[in-house]
Amino acid sequence: MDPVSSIRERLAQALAGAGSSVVPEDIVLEHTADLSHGDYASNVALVYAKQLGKNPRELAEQLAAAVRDAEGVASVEVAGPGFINFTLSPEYLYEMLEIGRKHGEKWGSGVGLKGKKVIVEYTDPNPFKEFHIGHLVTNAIGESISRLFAFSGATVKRANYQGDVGRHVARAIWGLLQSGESAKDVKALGRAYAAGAAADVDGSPVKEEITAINKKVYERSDKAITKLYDEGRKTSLAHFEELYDILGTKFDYYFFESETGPFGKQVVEKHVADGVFKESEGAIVYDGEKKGLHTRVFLNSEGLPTYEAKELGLSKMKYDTFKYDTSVIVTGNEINEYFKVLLAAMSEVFPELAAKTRHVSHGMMRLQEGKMSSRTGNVVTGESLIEDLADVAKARAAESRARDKEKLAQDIAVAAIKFQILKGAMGKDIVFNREQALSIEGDSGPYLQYTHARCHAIMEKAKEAKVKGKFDAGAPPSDLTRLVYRFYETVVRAQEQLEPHIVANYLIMIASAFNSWYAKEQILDGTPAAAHKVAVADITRLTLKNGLWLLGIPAPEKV
RNA sequence: CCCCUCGUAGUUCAAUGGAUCAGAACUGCGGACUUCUAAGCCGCUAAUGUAGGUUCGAUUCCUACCGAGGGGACCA
Repeated sequence: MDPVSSIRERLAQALAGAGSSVVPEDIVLEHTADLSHGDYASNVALVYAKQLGKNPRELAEQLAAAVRDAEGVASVEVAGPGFINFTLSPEYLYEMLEIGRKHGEKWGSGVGLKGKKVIVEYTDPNPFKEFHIGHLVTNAIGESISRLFAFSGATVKRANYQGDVGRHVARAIWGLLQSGESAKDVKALGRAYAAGAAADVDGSPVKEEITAINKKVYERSDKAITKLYDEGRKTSLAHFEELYDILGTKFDYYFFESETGPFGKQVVEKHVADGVFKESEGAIVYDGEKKGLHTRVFLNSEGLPTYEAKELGLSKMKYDTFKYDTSVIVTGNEINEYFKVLLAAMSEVFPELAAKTRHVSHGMMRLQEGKMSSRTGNVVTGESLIEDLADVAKARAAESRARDKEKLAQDIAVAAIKFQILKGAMGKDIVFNREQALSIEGDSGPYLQYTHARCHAIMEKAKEAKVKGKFDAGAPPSDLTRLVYRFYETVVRAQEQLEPHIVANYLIMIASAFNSWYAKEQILDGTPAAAHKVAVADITRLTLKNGLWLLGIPAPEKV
């Protein structure tokens, strides 16, 4: 039995003896904030003291006495107002870490979600428009959440949902017709969209031209427009693939609005008769007021499906493709209110699917100069940001030990961007500070990569010196080893809360502890103690490697 | 006017209701090392929007106010 279960069980028994009944799972046992307080701490004495009419410290002492023989625990102490602190035995700690070293890339993974099928939808860029840094945010988060699920044993499918029809497409085509540029050129597409969007304003004759183009796109009635559409779509999608490759994402399924639209419309129409949706002012709406939300249009007065109808259809299309147990959808938080209405409608139309759906929304990435907009051209594209960062990294990469310096510069760029996105809790806006993003020092992705490479270098040197790593139970556990031990439990928490930043911050703690240790400790010192230190470096290396993988950040062996 | 988020050092972020230190990083100043990667290490200064409430204990939960962002039927 593991220490956590063992401690909980004994505490529950002891509490029962004292006159309070609790199930072991409800006992709070957490990692200590301060390692001087031990490895785990429980507040049960504080919680139940009043109910039992006892002094908290007194109760704590009484409970502590009953759990001293818990599995893997070396000492139990009462501290502060009545906390019970547990310190793991070196034998247990090192045994776990030794197992971890053997598990290699599996270190930190679990089987808690074995057999579960999860589909994660994210990124969702629109063909004919720029892939901007907002898409980078969704991509980084979605990819990390996918990996957290996979690491917990689930079967994960990645889905991308792209808007290949709609007014934005017509705008871009209008722009192409004006400029005469090729639809096979990604940059020309971006310019064409910006031109079309700028011209598409009330009162302008262009507005009607674009509406007409939009109609022709749907109907495929105009040969020239259809050709531009097909070429442009293909160009955009191919371009996105290049970016996914750099970002380390491989999608299993692609869904398009051209498919979800018609299907979503069917679904909505089918549920007008049973009263889920109703006609109002020429449109088909869902009355969200009855659930404390607001009413939203699902089919507009021209009979065209809105985002809500499409997303409704999409939920079923996904399920028909992959019988998921959980469907995670990652989007920006500006659609939070719509999504609540959508989920309310879904709970009536597809109740079993609504129950499996989890919406994860992230804050907007904003520039310090103001809101980004692809309409005005005030947009930072994903690729330009990666390129800028890679340029900065190149100078460093030039003097590195890596063989492929171009690749290294790119890996560093991806790490810098992704870490900036993933280090904060979800939901809050991410202020995009160019200078800070370009910085590769401090709490950053490159810092983690650097530390990982350092660990790797030690392992290579150890191999040359023929020193094999082995933990020595006689060596008092350092802060570093005690933190590394928490990896698995940290991953579980991040997965349950769908919060990659828990892993990101944990890794910074690990890297920081390692670097402090590294600075004052000679690892390959030629003494018998070297074996233990090599083992510590090795498990640190694996923790950083697997942790970076969870964040979707490349972990080169040499930087 | 209503609904939803969110207000933590100068800046960007932490803190599953906890522990007389609310942690980092960046910036600034100052150090150490003829040692395995100095993108590193060590030190100093600095913060919970305001007012109440619940609790043994509040950055965290509740109420009001102030401030920022998003939404409030045919774009997402």
